[in-house]
Amino acid sequence: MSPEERREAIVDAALAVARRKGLAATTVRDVATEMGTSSGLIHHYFNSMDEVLAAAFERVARDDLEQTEVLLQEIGDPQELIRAFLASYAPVGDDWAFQLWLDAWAEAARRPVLREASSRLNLAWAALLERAIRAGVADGTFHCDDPTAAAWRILSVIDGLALQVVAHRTILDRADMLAWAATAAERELALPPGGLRVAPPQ
Amino acid sequence: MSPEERREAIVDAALAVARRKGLAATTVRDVATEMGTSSGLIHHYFNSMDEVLAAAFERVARDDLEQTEVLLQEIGDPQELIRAFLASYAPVGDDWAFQLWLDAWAEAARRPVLREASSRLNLAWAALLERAIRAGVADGTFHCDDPTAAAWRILSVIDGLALQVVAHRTILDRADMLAWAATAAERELALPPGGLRVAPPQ
DNA sequence: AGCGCTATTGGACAGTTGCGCAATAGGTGT
DNA sequence: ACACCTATTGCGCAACTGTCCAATAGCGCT
Repeated sequence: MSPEERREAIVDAALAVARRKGLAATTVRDVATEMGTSSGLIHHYFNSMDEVLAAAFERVARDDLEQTEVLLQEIGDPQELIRAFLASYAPVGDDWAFQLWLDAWAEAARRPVLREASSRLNLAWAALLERAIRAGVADGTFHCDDPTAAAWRILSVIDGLALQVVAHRTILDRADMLAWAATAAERELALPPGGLRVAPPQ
Repeated sequence: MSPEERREAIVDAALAVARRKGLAATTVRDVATEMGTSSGLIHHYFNSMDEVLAAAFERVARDDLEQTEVLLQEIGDPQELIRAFLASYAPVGDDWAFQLWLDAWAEAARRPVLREASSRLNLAWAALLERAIRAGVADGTFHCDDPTAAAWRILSVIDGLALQVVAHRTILDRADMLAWAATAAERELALPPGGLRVAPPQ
């Protein structure tokens, strides 16, 4: 197994454990057992457990981001682009990726490497949304004084609503979350009500 | 010391430690040392450390809520009321209470007792805000089609922005967070821009 | 075949954790 | 003064943590 493959395998195993027990409760020995190897091997490829967890989180978050970037590149119409962004960012089906974000945000205070990764990726998501907004403002579809602020507000309202759905399960409806996030985005971009309605998941 | 006082004292001590080290890193021995007693005493009043931590979280969240409820009762003007709500909810000064919420949200998925508490308190915060909105709509200060949705959106945008400030430290400015949350609320309630501007913390 | 290098092992280490338990102190009611 | 009861002690237990390291296995090159 090549060094690169081994690192990937470790990250895979760490994610499998984190999915079950949570990022904060994932230990070196858990990961080793999951891989079927010894625990010492992990420290041969990573300097600290903090790095393993950061790499695991980063993999999920970055994959999602890149996937969304590709998706958005194929869309020309700014309005359709924001709609796709909403549908893609909001947790649908499996909440697991969003639970990882929750874990990362909470652990960021205690794990510097994880904080750096989470911070960087969150910033990248905001930047992606901001670019989409600027494109729409440039061609006159949207009206918005401060695209940076608008991007952070839209992102935040989705994060806040999704958080309620994932953490508290029954407190909010999934369909409500999507509809409400769309409404917030419509206001930010001066679109008519319903202009960003996202089809509810079947 | 009566049993009830002792339980309170334990929760107090747990919070003092959690403020320094975080809720997740608070141990039985820490709490005992903080109180100046033995560690065995804690298990005489609580069945498990989990219960201590859940009680500690609940105390902070509930106290904050009740304090805000009292504060808002003394305010008649709806606009001033929302302004006070924003200033009171958003983390100002130390981030400690909000970090507690982050920990609770992340752990909610895996700890039913904590999820119940966090869920109940979050719902109460939303209901408090919704009542304030309805009061403003009734006297014509605000215009808003769906006060429930508006309350959740305002709450969510504050949560989402505060999360960035607390978890990532430098990614967003505190003043930006407050100003942006105020802007979002102004839009939701059809107030003129600047109508909810909150004085930045000195 | 033999050399060298790295992947991998498995356990040691020093620390920590939550929890339980026998012993004791201290106060209350009789 | 005595008995009773609970609050409180302080230590021990077993399990777990991240990290490190000497020993070994095994593959690839000469």
